[in-house]
Amino acid sequence: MPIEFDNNLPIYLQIMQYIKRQIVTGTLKAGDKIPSVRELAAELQINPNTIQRTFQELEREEVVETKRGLGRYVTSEEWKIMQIKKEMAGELLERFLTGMQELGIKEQDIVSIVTDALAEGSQGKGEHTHE
Amino acid sequence: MPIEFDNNLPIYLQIMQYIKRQIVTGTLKAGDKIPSVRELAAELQINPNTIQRTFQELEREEVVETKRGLGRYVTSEEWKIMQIKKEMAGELLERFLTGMQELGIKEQDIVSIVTDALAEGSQGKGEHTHE
Amino acid sequence: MPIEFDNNLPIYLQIMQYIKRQIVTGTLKAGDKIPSVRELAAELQINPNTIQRTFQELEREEVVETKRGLGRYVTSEEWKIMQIKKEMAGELLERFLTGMQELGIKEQDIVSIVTDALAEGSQGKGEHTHE
Amino acid sequence: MPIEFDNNLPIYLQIMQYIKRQIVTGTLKAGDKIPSVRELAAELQINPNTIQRTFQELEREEVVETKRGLGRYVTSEEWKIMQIKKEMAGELLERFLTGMQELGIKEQDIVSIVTDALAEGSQGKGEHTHE
DNA sequence: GTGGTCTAGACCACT
DNA sequence: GTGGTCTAGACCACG
Repeated sequence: MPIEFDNNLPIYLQIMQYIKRQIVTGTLKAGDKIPSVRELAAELQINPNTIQRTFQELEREEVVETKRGLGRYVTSEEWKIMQIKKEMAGELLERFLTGMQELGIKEQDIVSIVTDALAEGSQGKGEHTHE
Repeated sequence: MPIEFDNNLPIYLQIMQYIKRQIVTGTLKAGDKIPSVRELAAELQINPNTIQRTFQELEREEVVETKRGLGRYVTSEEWKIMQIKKEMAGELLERFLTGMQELGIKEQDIVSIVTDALAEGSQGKGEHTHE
Repeated sequence: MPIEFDNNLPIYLQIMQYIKRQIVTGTLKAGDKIPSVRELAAELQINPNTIQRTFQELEREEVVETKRGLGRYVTSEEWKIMQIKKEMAGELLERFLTGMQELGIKEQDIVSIVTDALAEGSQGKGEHTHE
Repeated sequence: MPIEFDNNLPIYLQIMQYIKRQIVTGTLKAGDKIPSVRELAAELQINPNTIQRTFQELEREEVVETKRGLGRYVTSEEWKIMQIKKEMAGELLERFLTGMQELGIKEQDIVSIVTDALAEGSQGKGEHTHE
């Protein structure tokens, strides 16, 4: 299941997010083995160099760890995963709030915009009550 | 008052956002003349070509219109400005919500995260209740 | 009745075409007096310098002639007007045909495209027989 | 085979047309790789920045797509190419017909002018009936 | 190797 | 004065 790539963002970052998302949502669990560079490269139809870089970055962030000769594994420290999740959520929140405030939107309006959007979205797709 | 530039994003995009923000928040109003390429270049200490590019993009988005030999002006169509504001807010919201959902965060939690952050933030600034 | 200006083309050229069109279609006849720079500038809301340039060019093309102290007049030589009309039509035709051939459209198709477009256009606007 | 440049039109636009023509006439096919900025710059003896701009515009029109680090490719969507061809032909036609009508030329005359011009032109090239 | 951005400095046409 | 284009040369990130 290859990813849809957005040409604006570097591919290696997109794959990073893809893997982090899998970890954070539990698709990949703490201590799990992750695919080898070659495997993932073949699966995603991507140059192995790019995958290599992805893993380097993930290691720098201590999300994955290499066991020499055995392969790469998701970090086994659960708290680390939680921390990553919080960081990612924090960044999203930060960007959203500062953005909205730069647009001069009032705090109360921000809340209602969010709730409205969620209310709308949680109804079925293509089944609007009033367009 | 020169802008703080973030090295990750192209300068011309940052200036674009800066100007769009001014328009959307009313600092620049519909029909106002905007600074000439050379003026803004001098003020921001940026090469005129870069400013030129900024303005070209703004024009393509119909945020700004050129009157030959006279200079550039904020679009005189108020509705266009409102539309832009909505677009910008919509994008922010979209990115935020899809991001949070990809992290596997439940809708109700999203709302409380937002309200909490706003509650915190509005105290903050020089008026700590408990640090 | 001010003209709608297209920002891509120099204003003075647009006014030139405007006047030539009037001459060629008989709205302005051979020998007619044409408005003064100041008049036309006021009427079209345009900088007099621009009008001045328009007239200079028209004079260079011998479409109008200046009588010192009296004003400017459409050339009194009818054949000249016919010639201009032919030139303008010729240019249009030339640009059209070379353009179509560069697109690789066959000659027979060009004819049918033109006849079709005219047939369509000559019916009432907004009253298509089959969309 | 360098292009002949017309000094009135910006070079980057002329190269755009040149490439679009190649695509529309099938010289460049859907999905084909197009020359790199540096290659084309060298071949046409043009500054790479100018070529860069050409390609940016083509991309904005979705005629061409960039694959990061790999190069640029003609859009792989055939229908897109057909659409572009129709647009280009439509613009030519539009400009021609409105121009002729502004000159006060009757519809029937327009058709005969076109057919005559084509008849003339198609003899010419090496096959004169009577010179 | 690819494209993307930026600077510096120049020339031009338009109003 | 205004914007628009072009050149020359440089640096960077990506694959």
